[in-house]
Amino acid sequence: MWGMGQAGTARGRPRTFDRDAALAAATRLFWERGYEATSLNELTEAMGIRPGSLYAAFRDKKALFKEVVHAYARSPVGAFVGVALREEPGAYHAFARVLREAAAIYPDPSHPAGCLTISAATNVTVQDAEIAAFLRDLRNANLEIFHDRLRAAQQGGELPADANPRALAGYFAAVIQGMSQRARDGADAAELTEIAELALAAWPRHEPDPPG
Amino acid sequence: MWGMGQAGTARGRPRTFDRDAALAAATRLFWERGYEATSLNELTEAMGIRPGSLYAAFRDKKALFKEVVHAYARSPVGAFVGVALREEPGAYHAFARVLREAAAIYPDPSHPAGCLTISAATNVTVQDAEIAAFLRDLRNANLEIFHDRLRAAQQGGELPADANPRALAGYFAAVIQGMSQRARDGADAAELTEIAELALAAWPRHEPDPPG
DNA sequence: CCATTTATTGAGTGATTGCTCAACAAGTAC
DNA sequence: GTACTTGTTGAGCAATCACTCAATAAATGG
Repeated sequence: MWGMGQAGTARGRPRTFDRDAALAAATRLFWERGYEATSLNELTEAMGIRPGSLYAAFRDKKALFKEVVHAYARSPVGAFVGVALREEPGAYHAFARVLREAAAIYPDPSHPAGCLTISAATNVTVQDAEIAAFLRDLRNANLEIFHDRLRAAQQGGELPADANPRALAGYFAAVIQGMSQRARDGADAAELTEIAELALAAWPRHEPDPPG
Repeated sequence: MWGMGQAGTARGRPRTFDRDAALAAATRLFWERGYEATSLNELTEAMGIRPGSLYAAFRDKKALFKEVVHAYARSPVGAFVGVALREEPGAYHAFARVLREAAAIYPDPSHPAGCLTISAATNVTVQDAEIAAFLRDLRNANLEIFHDRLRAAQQGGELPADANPRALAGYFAAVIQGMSQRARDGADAAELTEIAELALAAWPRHEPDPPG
């Protein structure tokens, strides 16, 4: 039974480097510069290995990048959106938490600015269009998660009947993507928090009966 | 007196291609794929010229790109923000027009999706960091224009005294950048218009006196 | 005509790209 | 020990990158 981690028999020469540490180094590079702007030379140097080892352990530059994205999506920094939507019972408080945490995480100097998924493959050659499509699908999947949550909120009475869950999902997705970009352009946590609070002002309230 | 266009004496062999048309072709490519992902091979093919002609007419890939950006900033598609802020007397209506026009322009199929300035140099090699900085400065300059307009609006009484012009400027900048990204991810004019309308709901109103 | 100036052409520059491979190293299975 | 399996190494692959240049072409000035 192979592929089960440390269990079973480990045959052949053991790996001489820490696979997770190497993946983390690659993550940092891809996050900072994006997919294509990161060369194999930079990758191997940052990971402390030679090209042969990289290809033996990760198969491809593309496969390495996809593994980086999947690991990122499971890390606290990359998974905060899903966690907040899952943990917060109220829809408004869920999205408020998402925006406020984004404002704190995106400019955090302990890692590259912004969101890896949003900014790592915006400019890409035709031959690497697959990578761009991969991230675009991921972003649009996140949009659907927003939409589902907001539709449920409307059915639960948390959103007025005349609110538009799909439009609201697109709005929050756009704001979050914009916050990521602003963080990459140098915006700090204070500025992003103010943006988050303003964005929350768009949350649809039940209108009082018009006078007259 | 040289550099005056068709006036004066035109010595030497005349150019055999339309410089503006070539610039437009380059613009479309850079707009679609970004700075680094666009190769000189693609550029010369799209512009219908050989490398020598490109370097004689535009000096550099970098210089060509900067000229593309400057031409874009003067075109109706790239200048709509400045025009709206200049023409609309009311601050709210000015920003409303900016957002609504962005919703119409960004997904327009007659040109690549989104804003060239926002998306043409997000992923860039270290050696081309100058290009990334060039566009970042441009974006941050736009932020300052927003800020100035909103500060003036507050002094003119269009914004309540407790509103924060700087935060509001960052908010609108983030929304617009997010709308550009959403357009690149496939959002149509209808979806972007709904995003624009929701974004406008964050405009600070003078609060009524709290009851009690 | 000739001199001058500018543009175009096609071949080709060195550097870098992602990637491969034969040789060797280091482990387990028996 | 031998056989087998897997990892590392260093050299080097073809392709592409942005870019250059001598030769030639096409205009004006005299």
